[in-house]
This record gives sequence, structure tokens and C-alpha cells, in this order.
Amino acid sequence: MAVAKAETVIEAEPRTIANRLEEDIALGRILPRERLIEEELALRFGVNRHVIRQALMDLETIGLVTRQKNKGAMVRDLTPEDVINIYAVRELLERKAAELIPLPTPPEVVARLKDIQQRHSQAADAGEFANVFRLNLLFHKTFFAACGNPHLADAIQHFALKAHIARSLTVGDPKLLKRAIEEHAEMVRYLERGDRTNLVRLAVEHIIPSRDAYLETYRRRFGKAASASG
Amino acid sequence: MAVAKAETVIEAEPRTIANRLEEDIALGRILPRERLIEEELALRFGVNRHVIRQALMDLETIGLVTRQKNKGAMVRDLTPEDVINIYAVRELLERKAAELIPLPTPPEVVARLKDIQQRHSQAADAGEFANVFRLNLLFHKTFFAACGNPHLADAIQHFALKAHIARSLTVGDPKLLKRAIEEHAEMVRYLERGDRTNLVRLAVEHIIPSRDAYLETYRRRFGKAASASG
DNA sequence: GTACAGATCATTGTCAACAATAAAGTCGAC
DNA sequence: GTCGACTTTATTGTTGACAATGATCTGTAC
Repeated sequence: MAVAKAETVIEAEPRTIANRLEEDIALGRILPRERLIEEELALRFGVNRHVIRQALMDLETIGLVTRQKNKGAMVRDLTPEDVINIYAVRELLERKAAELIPLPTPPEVVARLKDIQQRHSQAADAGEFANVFRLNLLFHKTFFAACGNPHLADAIQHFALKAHIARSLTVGDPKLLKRAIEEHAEMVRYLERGDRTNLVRLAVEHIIPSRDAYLETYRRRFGKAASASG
Repeated sequence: MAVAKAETVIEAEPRTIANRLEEDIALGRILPRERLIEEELALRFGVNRHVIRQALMDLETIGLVTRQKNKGAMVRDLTPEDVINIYAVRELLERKAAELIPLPTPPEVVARLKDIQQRHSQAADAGEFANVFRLNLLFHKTFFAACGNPHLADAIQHFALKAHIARSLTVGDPKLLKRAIEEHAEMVRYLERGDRTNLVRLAVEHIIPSRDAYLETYRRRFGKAASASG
């Protein structure tokens, strides 16, 4: 990874580190199969090795990295089967949540979503990828939290995170990004209008392009068969 | 908790400890709101405090315990809303999995399920509650793993674990246990017959009694309103 | 007798040193 | 030159000691 001096990290909590690493993985700054060495990361973030350790364990339970005893952690390599399966669960959960969101949606929720959407769009225009990542995450979190079932919302969040490895391959695509942002705006409009049918349809369709882009990329890169190797 | 001498634990891995604690929680040996003190547990299991620490963090991410900084961990207290929400997700996931299980089911899967079911039944007759717990878990795990989507199966496992706090209140009820065991046998029969309709129906209905028993118990104990307090 | 301040105790959080393991490199034999 | 055993190095795993925090108890003033 070759990082020289410590980045200043406001908080040294494992959660914060884990989030930063998630971001690095999602943005493709750390690639699948890349090793994550505890001491290196400790140096980079300027924290104790135990904090890193904890963060890596967290990432393991999320499913973003794999760890082998005495061998260390590496970014997980998702096969096309994995991606298809993960997205199948995402579709199931997110459809359900979209069906549960109360219509008309409380105005403060709509207001918050509009605000996030706007900032997301601005970050995209400015090319601030880290912020794009965070605001996209926040939009989805806020949107699905509105379903009223926190446990369902958690599960959705969980699977969105899992999918981030897949998204790393396609995160640079400006066309996909533009489309995603437009669809966010559209979803908010459906909330306001109380259009359940279109809301559910779009919530489900919204995540498909990044899945297909991943599958396409993978196919081109490694051939048709899913030579998993893990 | 009042435990005097160390129980011999074969392996000292955090995962093993976490499983043991899950069991204790599910069987009602540790009650909601009860504090889990690291050093006590370390003594009890005869392992280092760090191992306990890790196990408690794992249980936190599962959702069985809550932890507050510098205050420690306690078994989570599920409100009726929590239980209803958790079971709603379980229904969603388990229905989907039941729809995906290939029919006819591979004979080795059926054979494994029959074996587990039989041992489960025997453990119930013998009053071996710990084994009943484990074999019940194993049955469900094996059953849903057959759906072919490991990520879906994981999520199901995850939510089944979350629900274990709720089950602790009703785990002693022999009628519920008897019914559960009979239904397991029935599910296997449907697999063999290739009866999708009944399979899905039963898979969904199967978990409802323990939910309703919990809600009923909670209502009787604390009154109709869900005075959460947590 | 009640409320506040201080002291004491119980408990968790952090760290740095050491042990254990796996990988890489080196040497010698054939 | 290549295979295998040995040595060295890189990396993770484990432990115990100490620091920090929050809870509890005690005593005193009013």
C-alpha cells in the first residue's frame, strides 16, 4: 500500500478506522486480495495496532475482508456468484422496506433526504469522491430507516456494505453516478407524491446497474467462467 | 451469576465463548438486563479477559448484548416492537429461502436433516436442554443452507440468533418444543415429496408460536404497553 | 434527615512487551 | 541446477500491567 506518514485521524476508535477502510475498499484504493498489514495501518492512521486489529475483525464480520489465523487479513474477492447472491438479498430486503415506508412520508424525512441528495449531487460535480461515497451511504440509510423497522434497516445497511467491494470496480464510472443521483431525486419525488408503485419499482431497480456493471467487468477481465480462487 | 470455579472449555477461542454465552442467554440462564462482567466470565471459562472482551463485542454486533463505554455489557432487553420487527424480517428471509430450496432436495441433505431431527427429538425426550438448543440451531442452519444462497442463509442465521433473547422466556415450554420437533419432521417430509406450497407455508408458520408466546408473556409480566426502558 | 463533596472501589480501556506461527531466504548435497 | 533441510525475517496472537472512567460509599454541613 505504500503509505508514508500518519494521516491525522480525529478519533481513534475502531469504528472510525473500519469506516475509513470501508471507504478505501469501496473507492478501489485497496483492491481485492490485497493484504492488510496491521502494523502498516497502525502507522498510517497513527493509532495502536489493537485498534486496527479490532477494525479488521469488524470488517471480517461484515464480510469485507477475510482473515486467516497467523496469516492476516486481505480484502475479500467476491465471485460473480457472491455478487448475484448478495444482490438477491438486497433486492428482497429493500423491496420490503420500500413497501413499508409510510406514505405520505413525514415532511422532516423528506426534507432531510432532499438535503442529502443535494449535497450528494454537489459532491459529485466537484469530484469529491470520498464525500460522494459518504453521502450516498447516508442517503440510503436515511431512506430505508424511514420504513419503521430498525432491524430491517440494519440488515439493508449490512448488505449494502457487503456490496461495496463489488462497487469498487465501477465507482469511477460517471454515467452510473449521474444516473444514481437522478434516481435519488426521483425516489424523493415519489415519496412526496405518495406513489408507492413507482417507489418500490425504482428502489429495486436502482441497485441493479452497479451489479451488472460489476458482472460485466469481471467477465471481461477473467473470462466467462467464475474462476473463484479463494 | 454466581459461578464459582472455572468450567473446562475445550477451545478458548472467542467464537466458542460467544456461542456458550448465546446458549446461556437463549436458555434463560442469563436474563435480559443482567450485567456481563468481563473478569467474572474470564474466571468462569478459564480464559484471558481479552477473549471474553472479544466475545462480548461479537455478541454486541449480533445484537444480543449492549455495551456502553466504561460501563460494560448487559444482555439486551427486547421490547415487543423489537420482537415483532425481528420476526418480520425472519419471515421475509425464511420464506424466500424456502422458495429457493431445490425440489427434489438432494438426498444427502435430506439424510442429514433426518439425522439431526432424530437426535433433536431424543435430546428433548432426555431433557438435555443444551443439546436441544444446539440441535435446533443446527437443523435450521442445515435446512436454510440448502437454499443455495450462502449470504441469505447467513442473514437467516443472524436473525435467528437475535431472536434467541425472546426465546429465552418460553424455552421451557414442553408443548412448544414438542410442536417444533413435529414440524421439523413435517418439513423434511415436504422436502421429500417436493411439496413446495406446504414447505413454504410451514417454514413461515413454524417460527410464529415462539414469537406470540413471548409477546403474551411480556404482556402479562409488564402490562399491555411496551415500557421499553433501555 | 437530606444533600453535597470527597474518597474509595469496581470495572473497563489502552498499551507495550513477549510468544507463536508462517513465509522467505540461504546453504549444502546430489 | 534443483531439491530439501535449516535459518532468518515478517507478521500475527496473547498476556499482564497500568490508566481512565464511572459507581458506590462515607462523612459532614445545614
